[in-house]
Amino acid sequence: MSRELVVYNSLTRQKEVFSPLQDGYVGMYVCGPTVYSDVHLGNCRTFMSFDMIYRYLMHLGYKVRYVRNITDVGHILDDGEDRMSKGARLDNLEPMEVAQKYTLGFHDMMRIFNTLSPSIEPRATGHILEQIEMVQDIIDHGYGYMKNGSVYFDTIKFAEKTGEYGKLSGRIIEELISESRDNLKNQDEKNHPSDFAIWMKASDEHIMKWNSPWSIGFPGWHLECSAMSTKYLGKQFDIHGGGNDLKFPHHENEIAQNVGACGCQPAKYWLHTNMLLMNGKKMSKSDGNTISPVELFTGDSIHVTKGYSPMVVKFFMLQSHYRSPNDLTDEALQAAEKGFKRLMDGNKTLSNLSSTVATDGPMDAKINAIMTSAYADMDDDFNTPRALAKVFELVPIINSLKEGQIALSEVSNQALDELKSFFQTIIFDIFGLMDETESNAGPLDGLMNLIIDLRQQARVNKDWPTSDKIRDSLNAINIQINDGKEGSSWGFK
RNA sequence: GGUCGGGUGGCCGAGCGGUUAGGCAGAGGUCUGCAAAACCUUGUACAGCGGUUCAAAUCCGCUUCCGACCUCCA
Repeated sequence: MSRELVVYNSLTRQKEVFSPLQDGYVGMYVCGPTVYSDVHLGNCRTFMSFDMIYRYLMHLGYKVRYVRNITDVGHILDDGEDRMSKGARLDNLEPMEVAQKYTLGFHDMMRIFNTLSPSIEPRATGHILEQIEMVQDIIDHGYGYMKNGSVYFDTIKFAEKTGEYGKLSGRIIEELISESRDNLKNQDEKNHPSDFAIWMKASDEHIMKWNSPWSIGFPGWHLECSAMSTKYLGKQFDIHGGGNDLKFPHHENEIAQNVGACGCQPAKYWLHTNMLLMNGKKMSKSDGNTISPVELFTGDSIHVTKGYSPMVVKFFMLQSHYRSPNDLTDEALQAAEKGFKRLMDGNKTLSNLSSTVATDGPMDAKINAIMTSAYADMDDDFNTPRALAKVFELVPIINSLKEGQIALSEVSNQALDELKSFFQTIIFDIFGLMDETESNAGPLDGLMNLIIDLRQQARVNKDWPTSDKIRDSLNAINIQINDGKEGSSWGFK
């Protein structure tokens, strides 16, 4: 923790020096998925961003408790039906069966993208009691009111008394208040349009419901995060994260609930990731502008000319900043694929390099400077695209060292070792990338060596038809023969 | 309509007052039996118009285009 980390705080709309509430420890809460359908690619970007942030905080030496919830109840549809039970009705399954299915699918996808598991992954349905207690706290503090068994949060009263409402999302309280005169009539039970349910009375046919002091019902859809973050991280913690589109109303209401129940701001730093776009537009199922992770991997989609591996997709996302929109296009993915391969090849080349001098190579300082600046980029609000650019500045140096444009005596073994561990740390430990081309061990490798051997004999005999036939036939099945100075090697295209 | 955030080279994408961003594509070269691959080198940009400044892609104003949120959304 010798370096200074700066993060952009959505709450204050500026970059701030990161300083945790408790020295050496970080509590981070990230809004997780609602498990009523397959994970959306956009979700994946958010979770990969926070995975990188989690990894980087740990790299800095913090002990991090990372809490990411699973929402398996609480989201209310326009027609008042709980989202989970709607999914259940469509699939003709038990609600928890639906939740289980998509939770497992979500976990699989997170594993495929090589993200670390959170420290705690609480479920909303496992915390009904905590949510009920919080509703009671809110009522006790005068910010909740009951209507026919449901409990609503009084945003106007809260705004007037605390001045806290609308801070995060930039809503204007006066506007909310003036709205009340015009819109009062068409409100069902709410006193004001901006009020929101913290406990909903369930209709008879509603499947997911629990007993409470107010009615048999279910918790409001912002409540779980307030209750669970408080339970596992305390009334106040360091980082609260989520997608940009959750700022309002979800996060705004979450703050209202926490302040309303505990009297204090829950999180010190609010971090929001920006949206993943496709072909310049937000991904949306309704207008067909969407692609699932699996379709992206297999290439089974009109939006893509071929499949891209999970690590290529991840690399692609790391090339843009988490707070910027990221535009997914086939062309950009192709570029990422090649760039990623170049990076992996560079790393492999590096691992085989060794110098002729132990210390004080003439180029050591230059290499060290680049490595240092890459970390400085990470310290500046987790700027992965810039840090990645720095890594790419090192690649030509590595290649030149191998190819001889730069003499091996230029860089000392000491610097080389540092460089090797730098690559390991930043690419794999922090970015969370993996080399997918590794380990061709087993019979395939032996087979390929035999074939390369046979071809080499043909080449020695200047039997070009044979050697070209071997090369072209392999090429047709996506195996690339690379003829180099020191013999041939092979790899998948 | 309201509130934010943007428009950077052929594409993606950093930078946000003076430095080469970086990746891909393009061009030139090295290697090679030929090729592919790989590697090295490299050109091209800051939506428009004003203004501030010694200096602006970077600050201010206007114009124009785009996106997000305002309803479930990562």
